This record gives sequence, structure tokens and C-alpha cells, in this order.
Amino acid sequence: MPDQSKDTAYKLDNQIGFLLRRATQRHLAIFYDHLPDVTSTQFAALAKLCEVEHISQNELGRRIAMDAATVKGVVDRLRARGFAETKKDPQDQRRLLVTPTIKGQSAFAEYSKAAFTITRETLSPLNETEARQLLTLLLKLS
Amino acid sequence: MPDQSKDTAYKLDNQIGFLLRRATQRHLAIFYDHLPDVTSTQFAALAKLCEVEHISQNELGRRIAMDAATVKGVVDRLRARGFAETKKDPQDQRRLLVTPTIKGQSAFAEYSKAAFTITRETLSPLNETEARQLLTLLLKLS
DNA sequence: AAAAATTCATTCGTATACAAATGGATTTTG
DNA sequence: CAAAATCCATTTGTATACGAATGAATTTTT
Repeated sequence: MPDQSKDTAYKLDNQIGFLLRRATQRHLAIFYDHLPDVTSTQFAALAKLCEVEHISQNELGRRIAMDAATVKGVVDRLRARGFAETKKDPQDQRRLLVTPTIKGQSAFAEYSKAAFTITRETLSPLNETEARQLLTLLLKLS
Repeated sequence: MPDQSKDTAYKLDNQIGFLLRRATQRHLAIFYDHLPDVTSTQFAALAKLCEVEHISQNELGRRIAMDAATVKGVVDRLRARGFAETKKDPQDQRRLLVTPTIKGQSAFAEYSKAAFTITRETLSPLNETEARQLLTLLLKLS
């Protein structure tokens, strides 16, 4: 009994959740096409880290919308790759300060070139106006 | 050396990828608020299953933009909950046919009410026109 | 200052995601 | 028709995500 006279039926393909999911998938495919060396998540963390220089692990997570449990794994992997270092905050023994290494900073400098391309290519089906509109609308949603 | 004279610097927060991520997070938070009983992924699979009645596992994955490996797990869990059944396709021994059970169909009927609300609430920061625009733009992106 | 509340990082458990490899079934090609 | 190519489902391995619980450190309240 899948029919419910047209308009009232739930059509997965029209739902915002599904469209967000597909747009994200396409974006990530473009991302890994241009940047196979880091995950998009690791790149986001590294970018924020290079932006702020040093920050506690949880605070980093908050800035990039990542759960404490998630960000821990991401920082672990950045550290394993030599892109970041951590040390206990002397001011607050609870905090773990995270810093980008020199290597991490130059990797970011290198990657960010590709990152601009990724953004551009993701938005390439849209014209200038539409792209700006989309960003504005998405910002309103979050 | 995080500065690069304003416009040229890479700002994570303005990137399409980051905005998509945050919009998705908010959407999922709303989803689980209204529908704590199924995951959004399981709901999507169930919805498509109820729409088409029967379909091979891989084809189901294709219709809802899910990897074969991913959809296998999702179908396993739907089966474990009694929402779906599977059997070998007699016409093609490679295929695994997936069908929603009666229980799955009535669960979907029940859930889809909440699903409409979820879509509405996700889009609630936007007016009618903006919402339509967003859907159109996202569709162009995928 | 002692108790209560909050914050921090970690761990555990479950659920996506997806690349890559595998082996069996079916189709396509030469 | 036989070989090659394709398709199907599964398994393995890695990386998010995030809720919930934990214990240690700090802050807030009283």
C-alpha cells in the first residue's frame, strides 16, 4: 500500500535529509579526488589548529563541531602522522593542549590549495549567485 | 603564520563542506529527537523498501545512495528488528531480494508522520521560498 | 572551606561509510 | 561455446559519529 494519493506520500528523495546526504557524498568524493592524503575530518581539524595555533582538545572539537570522543581519535591520528602535538595544560590539569607541528603547518599550506579547488568544484554546478545563496541558506540552517 | 591578508586565507567555517556537515548534524539531532526508535539510515532504507515492495539488496543501496557494504549492515539490522525479510532471487542466484514485512510497513506508516515533522522542523529557519530554493540548489549539487 | 556542579579527556559500544579483496553467478564478447 | 567482463553479496579494515559512563580536575554554591 505505498500509494497515498500523490502529495501526501512520503518521498525519500525530496526530503532535506536525503538531499543533504547526497550533496555531502558528492562533496566528499571530490575531496578525496583532490586530497587523497588526509581525511576531510583530519583536514578540518588541522585547518582549525593552524588558525588558532593552540587550543584544548575539547575546545577544538567545539570549534569544528566534533564530539569529544570523535575529536580524540582525529587528534590521535594527526599526532600519529606528525601533524600535531599534545601536552597537558600547566594551567589546567584537565586540559590537553593541541598544537600543529611545523610539518602540520606546511602540510596544511600545501593542502589548502587543493581545498580551495575542492570548494570551487563542489559548487561548480551553481553560478556565482546560486553558490552564495546556498551558503547563506545552509548557514541559516545551522 | 595563519594570516594571509584576509580574503586569500582558508577559513574553514565558510566552506561548503563544513556548512553541509553542520546542517546535517542539526538535521540528525532533530531526527533523533522525533524518532529515537530507528536510525535515519534505517528509516531511509525502510522508506524506499515500502515504496518499491521488493528489490535486490544492492539495488536498494543504489536507490538510497548507499554502498553495498553499508546497505548490508542496514538490512541486517532491519531484519533483526523484524522490519524486513530477505530471500535468494530464484531468477538470479546472485541477488538477495529484500522485502518489508507487515510489521515493517506499519512501522514505516507510523514513523513517516514524524518524518514529515522532522523535515518541517529542519527547514523551519527558512521561509517557504527559501526552503524551496535550498532544496533546488541541493538537488543541483548531487 | 566543604559539597555540589561542571568540565575535561578517555573508554566502550553501536552504527554508518567506503575502499579493497573475494568467490560465486550471470552476461557479454570474440 | 568458451573466455572475459560484469554483477552480486560478503568480509575485512579504517575512520568518522555520537550516546553514555567514568574518574580526575576545577569552579561554583552555599
